[in-house]
Amino acid sequence: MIESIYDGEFFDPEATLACGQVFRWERKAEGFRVYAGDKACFVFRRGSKTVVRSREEDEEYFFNYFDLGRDYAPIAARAAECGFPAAAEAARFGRGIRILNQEPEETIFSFILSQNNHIPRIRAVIGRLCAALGEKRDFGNEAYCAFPKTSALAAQSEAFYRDAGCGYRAKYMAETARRLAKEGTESLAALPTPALRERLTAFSGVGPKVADCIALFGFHRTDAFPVDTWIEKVYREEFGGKLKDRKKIAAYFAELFGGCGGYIQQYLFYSKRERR
DNA sequence: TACCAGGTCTGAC
DNA sequence: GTCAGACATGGT
Repeated sequence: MIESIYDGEFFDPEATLACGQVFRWERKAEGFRVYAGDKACFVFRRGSKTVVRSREEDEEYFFNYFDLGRDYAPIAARAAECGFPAAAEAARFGRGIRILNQEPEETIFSFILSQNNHIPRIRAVIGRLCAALGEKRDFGNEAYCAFPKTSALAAQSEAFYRDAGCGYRAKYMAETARRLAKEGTESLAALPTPALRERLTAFSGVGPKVADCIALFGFHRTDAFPVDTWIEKVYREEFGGKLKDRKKIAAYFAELFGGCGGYIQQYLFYSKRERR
C-alpha cells in the first residue's frame, strides 16, 4: 500500500463522492472506500490534506481518476465571475468536488440506471450487479467485487436485470450490454463532444441527458452540461430561466460557462440537492 | 400515502 | 419536430 497526499482545499472526498457522479463507494468511520472498475482505494482527510491509500501499482490510476493533475482554482473563479450569485455560492459550497475520470463502460451502465431513479436505489442496484457478476478481489484484508466485465453483462437476459431491480431499464441494460460487447468504446474516445453525444444516444436507454453524463464522467468532456430535474430547478429558481426544453437549457449554460460547464454543473447540482 | 427520482421511448399529430 | 403518456421501483 502507498499513501499519496494532496492539498485538501479543492479535493474533498465527501463532496467528490456524494455529489452524484459516482455510485460505488462506502462511507467508513475514518474515510471512504472507493471502487472503480476492478480497482479500489481508500480516501480520507488528514488535517488540511486529503490522502489516497492504494496499491502501489494503482497510484497513477487514482491520480488520474481523481483528476489530480488539474488546477481547480480557475474553475471556481469562473463560476464566481458569471454574474449569478447562485453559481458563486454553489462553487464555494462544492469547492472540494473533483470531476472523476471513470471507466467509460461502467459509466454508461450506471447512468442508464440513473434515469428517473433515486441515487440510493441506483447504488443498490449497481451493488447487486457487481455482487452477482463482478470478479472477487481483495483490498487490504477486505473483499470487494469489481464492476462486471461487459462480456459478463452481455451474457445476461433481460430477466436477470429485472431481478436485480433495474425495473423497466432492464431492457436497455441487456440491449446496450450486447451492443457494447461487440463494439467496445475505443472508437468513441477520439470523437469531438457533439459527435460523441450523438454516438452515445444511439445506445438503448441513452438519451441526451444520460449521454451528457457519460461524456462528462466517463470521457471527461467538461463542455458537456447534463440537465436533469435538479438543474432545471436551479435554472428556474436561481437563474430566472423561462425555457422548458432541456436541450435549450443545456445550450444556455454551455454558452454561459463554456468549457468549464461540466464542473460548474456539478457545483450547482450538489449545492441544490444537499441544501434543498 | 402520495409524490418523486441525475429520463427515455413510443406513437400520434 | 414536438408532445403526452407509459414505464418499475423504492426513497422521502
